[in-house]
Amino acid sequence: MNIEQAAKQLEALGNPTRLQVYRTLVRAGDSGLPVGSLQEKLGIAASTLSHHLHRLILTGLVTQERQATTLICRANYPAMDSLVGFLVDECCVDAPCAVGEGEAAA
Amino acid sequence: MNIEQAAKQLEALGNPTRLQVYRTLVRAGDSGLPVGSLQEKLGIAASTLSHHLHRLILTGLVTQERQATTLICRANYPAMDSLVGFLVDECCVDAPCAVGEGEAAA
DNA sequence: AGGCTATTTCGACGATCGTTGAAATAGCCT
DNA sequence: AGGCTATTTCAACGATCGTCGAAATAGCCT
Repeated sequence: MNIEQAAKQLEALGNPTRLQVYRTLVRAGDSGLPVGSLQEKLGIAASTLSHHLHRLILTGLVTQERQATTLICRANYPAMDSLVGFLVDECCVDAPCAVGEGEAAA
Repeated sequence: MNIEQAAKQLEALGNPTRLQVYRTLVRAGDSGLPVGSLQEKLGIAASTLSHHLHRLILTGLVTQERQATTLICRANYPAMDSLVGFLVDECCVDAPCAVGEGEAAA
């Protein structure tokens, strides 16, 4: 995980609408959610949702799988995991802090 | 931590320059770093840095303390901690994943 | 007070974002 | 083939961003 990639993912999550989309997907778990359901749940224009979804997919945070005419969206857990890892990564290289208590600097 | 706040913080970290600033501060640890040193390290205009720093401070990710004429900047670890917590929070409410293995849903 | 250094504020610029409705496309079903 | 639903692409818009240099301010020191 380089800094450019991390910044792109953070930027992708840094929009309220997109963060909501992402969280909804996270909650939905492995079964995922069709674009249409997502749209209903969030109450935004289909084109807007499609746009945001596209960005989320570009950064690797979300994946899609076709099932007939509907597209199932899923949160990409490992991607988030490694993003969080990056955030905590260099934490406290020479100072104590609450987060990395011995695992980050190991 | 609400979604608006989280989005603001993620957006703040979602700019390569700002993420670099933040990470530099994280590495610097509790002793922090003066604005000037930060500027030298990153090689950007002072006004640009000041602007980014301001955004980071507004979201609560960074704090400043005055020491005579120089301003010491510090990463706010607890803030990052709670942001990461938010990200992992609702993870896998009804599906298994690698990240939250029993702590998030507790 | 006067000067000096550190930092911020101001003003500007092109670039990107976020949103939408309308139109185009994808893929099923009869 | 023809129609139907799901989703994306297009075109557009005002709004915000990221960057900079120049000018203003903050606070110390003599």
